[in-house]
Amino acid sequence: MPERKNFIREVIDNDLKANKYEGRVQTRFPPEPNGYLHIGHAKSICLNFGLARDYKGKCNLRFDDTNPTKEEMEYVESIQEDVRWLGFEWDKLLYASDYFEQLFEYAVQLIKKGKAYVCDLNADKIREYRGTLTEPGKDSPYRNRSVEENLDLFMRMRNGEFPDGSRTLRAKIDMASPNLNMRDPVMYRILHATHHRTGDAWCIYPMYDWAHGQSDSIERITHSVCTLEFTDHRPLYDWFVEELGVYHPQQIEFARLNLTYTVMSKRKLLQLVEDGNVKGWDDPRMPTISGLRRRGYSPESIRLFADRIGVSRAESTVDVALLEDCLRDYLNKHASRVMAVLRPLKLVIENYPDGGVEELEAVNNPEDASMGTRKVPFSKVLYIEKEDFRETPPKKYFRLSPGVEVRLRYAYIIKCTGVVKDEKTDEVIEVRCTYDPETRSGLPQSSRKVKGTLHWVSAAHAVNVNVNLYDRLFNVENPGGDNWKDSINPNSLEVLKDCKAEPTLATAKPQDRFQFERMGYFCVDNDSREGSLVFNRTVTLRDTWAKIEKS
RNA sequence: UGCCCCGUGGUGUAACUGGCAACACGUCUGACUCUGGAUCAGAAGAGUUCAGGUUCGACCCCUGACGGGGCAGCCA
Repeated sequence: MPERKNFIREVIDNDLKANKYEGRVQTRFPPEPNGYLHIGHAKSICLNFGLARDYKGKCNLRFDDTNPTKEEMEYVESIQEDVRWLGFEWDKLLYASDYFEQLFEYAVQLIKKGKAYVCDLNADKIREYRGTLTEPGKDSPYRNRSVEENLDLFMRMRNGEFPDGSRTLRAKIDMASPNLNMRDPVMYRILHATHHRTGDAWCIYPMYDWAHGQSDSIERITHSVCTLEFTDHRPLYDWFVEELGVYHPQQIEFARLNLTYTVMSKRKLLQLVEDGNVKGWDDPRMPTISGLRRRGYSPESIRLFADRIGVSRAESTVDVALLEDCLRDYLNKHASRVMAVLRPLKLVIENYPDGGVEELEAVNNPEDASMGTRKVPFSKVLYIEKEDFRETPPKKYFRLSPGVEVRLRYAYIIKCTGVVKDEKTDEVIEVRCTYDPETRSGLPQSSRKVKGTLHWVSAAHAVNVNVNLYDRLFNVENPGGDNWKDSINPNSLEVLKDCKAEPTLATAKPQDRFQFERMGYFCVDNDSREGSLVFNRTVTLRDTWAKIEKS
C-alpha cells in the first residue's frame, strides 16, 4: 500500500535533501494516559509510525504523563494494546516522567540564567496579571527576585515546603507578548499527588508546555508532529530549547480528525461513559480504537482509512461513509460468508419429504476461492428473513410473495403457495411453499432465472444467537455546542434475541468476523461464549433496496 | 478587537513548485450476478471565498477584504 504524499512528507523530503538531521527521521506518538485512544489518535499513530517506517527511521511511544491527577495505569496499558493492535511497534517505550530529574536540572539552568523565577501569585492573580487577548499583561511583583532567592525557593518547592497552588516556577519572557503563551508561562506547579509511575518522589510537576519540547529534544526527535492547537505554542518551545542551548526538533502541526455522526473529544467520550450513554470505553458505538475493535473493525481497515483521508492543515470533517467503505473493502475480501436469519419467519416446503435432510455445499468467500466451501443442512422447515416476504409486494420487490418464485441460496427454487396467519393479529406467522427438485444448485435446471435469492436456515439445525444491531451514536452530522447530547440517537442499539444461524457458527470465538449473507458483517462479541453466542453488527452491506424503498 | 492557522466539486485530499483542476468517498445511470453484495462500464458535479496586483500566463506569488477555526488552565 503506497503511502500518499502529504505536506509533512514534503518537509521531510526537503530536510533529507538538505541533510538537516544527518538523514535521520525520528518521530514519536505522545499520548497523555488520561483516556482511551480514538480514531483521531489512530490518524496520528499511522502518521508518526508510518513516517518512521517509510523513511527507515524510528518512532517512540512516549507517554506525556505530567499530570498525576488525571492519569492512570489503566490508560497506559490500553494505549499500548491499541497501538500494537493497529499493527505498529515502537522503537522505545518512554515516559515524560523518565525526564523529571533532567527537566528539573534544565529549570535550574534557566533560573541561573535569569530566565525563570518563582512566583507567589495564586492562580487567580496569575490570570489577572496575564492581561487579555487584546490587552498586554503586567509583570508579576515577584518577577525580579534574585537568582539565589529563586534557586532557594525552587529547591524548597521540590522539597515539599509549600502547599499546593502557593507558588509556581515561571519562564521570564514577555508579559506584553501578543502571543499569550509567551506571557511568563508556568513551568512547574506544586501538586502533592501520587504519580502512577514516580509515586511520591515529586510534589512539583512540570507543565506540558515545559516538558513536551524538552522531551522531544532529549529523544532527538527530528519531526515533532502534533495537532494545530499547538501552533501558537511553537514559539515557546523554540524559546526553551534555544535558551537551554539544546537539540532543536522541528514541530509540524496538522489538523486533527473529525468524523461525522460522532464526537471525538476525550472529555465528551468520558462523559458518554460516565453518564451511561454507552456501556464503556469499548462500547462498539464508541469511536475509540477499543470500541471499533469490539465492533469488528480490522486494523487494516483503519490504516487504509488513515491513508485515504490524508494529512493537511485545513480543519475538516470526514464522512463516516469513507471509514465504512474502508471497512467493507477489507471485510469483503476476508470475512467468511454464512447464513443467519435475524428476524425469523417460518417457511414450510409442502412437497419436501418429512424428516429429510440434505447437506448442501456453500462457498465461504466468493472473493477468495482458497477459503473453500462448507456444508449447510437443508430440510422441510426453514427460517427466512421476515422482510423477505410480503403478502402484497411493493414495486421492484424481488423477494417472496404469494405465487412468486425465488431461489433459496445454494438450494432450490421455491414458489409461495400461501400463508398461515395469527388469528388475532392477522400477522403472517408461516409461509407455505413448494419446491422444484430439479432446480437444486448445480443441477442443469438450476440455471432458471428468478428475481430474487434468499438466505435461510434449517429450523431443526439452527443455532440460536443474540445480535446487537448498532447504528450511529448521533442523529446529526456534527454534534456540537452545549447541547451536543440532545442529538444522541436513542436507537443506536437494537438487541435481537433468538436469531437463527447455520450450525457452522456454533463454535465461533470472540472477534471472529463473518458476513451474514445479504445482512451485513458481524463480529463475535467479547462477552460471547459457546452456547450463548452474541454477535455485533459491524456494518451493513451496501443496500440498494433500502435506498429504493426509502424513496 | 491582539496574535496565530485555514479557505479547491456534497465530503476528504491532489495538481510535477506559475502552463486553465486530478483521485477517492458519496450521488445517479447501465451491464453482470444463485448475496438488490462484489465486480465492470459510464454520468452529473468545482473553474479553486472575493477584489486588486505581479506575470505572456496563478489554485499556486503579493496586498486587502470576507468567511471559518484556535489562544486569556497552576489541563494536554
